Amino acid sequence: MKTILLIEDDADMRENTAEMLELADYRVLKAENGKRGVELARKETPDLVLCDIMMPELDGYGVLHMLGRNPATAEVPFIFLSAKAERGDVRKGMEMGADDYLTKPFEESELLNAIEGRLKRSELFRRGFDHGFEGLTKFMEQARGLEALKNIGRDRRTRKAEKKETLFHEGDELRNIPFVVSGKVRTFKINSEGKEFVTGLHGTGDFIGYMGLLENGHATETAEALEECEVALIPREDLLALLYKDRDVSIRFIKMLAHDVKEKEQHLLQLAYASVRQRVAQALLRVHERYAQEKDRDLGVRISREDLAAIVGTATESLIRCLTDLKEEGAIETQGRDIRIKDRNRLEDLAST
Amino acid sequence: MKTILLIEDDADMRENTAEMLELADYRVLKAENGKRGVELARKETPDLVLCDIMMPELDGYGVLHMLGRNPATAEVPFIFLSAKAERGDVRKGMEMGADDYLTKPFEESELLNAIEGRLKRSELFRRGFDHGFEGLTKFMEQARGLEALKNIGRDRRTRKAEKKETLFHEGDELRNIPFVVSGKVRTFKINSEGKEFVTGLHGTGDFIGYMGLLENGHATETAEALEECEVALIPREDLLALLYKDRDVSIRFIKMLAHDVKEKEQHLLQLAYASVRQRVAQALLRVHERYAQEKDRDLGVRISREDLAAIVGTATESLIRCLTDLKEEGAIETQGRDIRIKDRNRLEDLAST
DNA sequence: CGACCTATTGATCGGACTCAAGGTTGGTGG
DNA sequence: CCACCAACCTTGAGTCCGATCAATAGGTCG
Repeated sequence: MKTILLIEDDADMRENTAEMLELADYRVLKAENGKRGVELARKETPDLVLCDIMMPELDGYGVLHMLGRNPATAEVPFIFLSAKAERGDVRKGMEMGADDYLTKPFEESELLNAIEGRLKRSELFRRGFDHGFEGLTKFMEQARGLEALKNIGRDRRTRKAEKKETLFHEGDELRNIPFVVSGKVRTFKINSEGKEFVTGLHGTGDFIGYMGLLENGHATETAEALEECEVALIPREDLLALLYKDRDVSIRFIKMLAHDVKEKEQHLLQLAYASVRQRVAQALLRVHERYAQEKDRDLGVRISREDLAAIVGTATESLIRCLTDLKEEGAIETQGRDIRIKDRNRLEDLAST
Repeated sequence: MKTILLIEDDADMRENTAEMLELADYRVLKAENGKRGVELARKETPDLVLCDIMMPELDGYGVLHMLGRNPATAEVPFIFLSAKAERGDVRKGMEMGADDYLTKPFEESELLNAIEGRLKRSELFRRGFDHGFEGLTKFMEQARGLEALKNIGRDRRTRKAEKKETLFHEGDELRNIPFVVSGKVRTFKINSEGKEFVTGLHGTGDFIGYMGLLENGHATETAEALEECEVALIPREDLLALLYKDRDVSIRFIKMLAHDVKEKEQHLLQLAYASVRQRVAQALLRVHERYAQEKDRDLGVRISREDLAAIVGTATESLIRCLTDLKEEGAIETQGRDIRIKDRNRLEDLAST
């Protein structure tokens, strides 16, 4: 059961509203002024806060400010209740970070709609945060319920891409963002001598190249299908509109990007000082993490030696020598192009050294 | 002069409002329905759109949707005008990405306040985007006018840090985010063999370590003063609240992070395949970019060879040998610990090869 | 089944790391 | 103010990792 904190100084109003909420099967915490409200919020961490603006002791803005300063309560949805006369103040409240407002007197349906909408959104938001970086669309899928996302899912044009086909080149203007429906895609950069370095591996449910989209609309890397793929092309305006207009999506994005930066930094450290052997171990783990079949996880991954070398950032021959060593040590097994991890611990040891 | 697009089907209302705006010295484009409004918006790209909800041909939501799909108009502030009876609809509008709403009838002051607030914000937003990544606070400074930021500027506790003093270690919980008031700071990671790799150089006006803050509240790197510094400690709640609650700040952040990811990818490519010589050239340029005195730009930068080596990601001795070569070739000059660039072009050539 | 691509192994070479030793610089305390 | 110490810079020699070139074996696809 969801808990709602109701902060309202007028006793009638408070009891009335509380009753409506309880009938709708919410647990209601009642506070008669802002100070008490903040105390309750800190102690109980409600799922949502309804708060009057004009109050003795500590007014609605004060409450919002206090809750915003504490990480535990900062993300709790906050809805203002305001009398008609305070219309100008509501705007101030929204600017301070309230999520919504209701003008008194309000209908029961109006109240419940606002609450439900916010709770749904907030839950989505929180759940999304637990997942890792790469599956933006796992989030997107969950979000399907959101009005804002409906349009993106609809009228998708999908197309096939053959193995080795290039989806876009570095420097291309990205009018559409590819979204991988099935298959595997790698993104890479090419240095002035023509050597490739793989910057990302993507699978079902990933968007590709949005980084460049955010930078200046041009791709910062080249994307190529590793096998036959099905991709949907999402008009960039749709993605941008979603990102710009929806706060929850923005914040989710920030976390994802921050995570990505952190990973890249880790990678830099590795590349700077680790031997090819260590980097190979690391790369094997990463590739398996990303592409291993879920059902039969150690069944192996099929990847060309050249591609793997580009992930590690070394010459193909060096990579192969290293694989041979690992094979002899019993850490991995190969069958033609497939590579299977036999001793994960061993690889992890190597990678972290 | 700012241009405002007013979309309103009621002729009286339209003329009245337009008059108010013209008196306040705005240029006003008038449209009598949504379809005409979208056309005008595309042709003229106004600075702000005022739009009624209920209209023939294409209603307010439609207009918002159409404008949102076009990059040129997506970022134009959008304010709904709604009759009282449409109160429920307003919420829908805000969810679709409108920036504000006004309930008819409105006061002149109410209208002008809403418009001015939005314009100011939007300009700030756009200006901020042109700058590079590192000076988050250049943005912050410009933003000083924003209500939301007032509190961050105020009651700063600042403290001195001595040369070589550690501001925080990798893994520390970051309760306060250091903000560099004066001096230079480097951030670095340490690998398992104790070698350091510099991930960032920071100077006046930079926040440090916010990446970790976004990830899980723990620092992902170590920060150390390169010289005597003055730092302000910003409570992380303040920064997070700002980030979470203010859409413009969120989006700005996204762009910054995307830029950072791009740079790190570039760096990875370099590190993977470029020789020490090339990387040294690159690092010299970067360090000068970041720390050279503005007044006398080629006066040189003072940095220990060890630190520079950690930036390049090589051994101190290798770095020194490389510096010696560059000196002999006339690309740089050294005086004790200072390094001065003599031939920038030459270095750039080297770096890009 | 044959042409072509990819994987593997060998031999060689060079760049960069390590260890070692001597020269400079800068700061501190008498 | 000067001497001395410690930290830092610089150079040399030796070694090793990994890149390159070359040649062969193994798979794959038309």
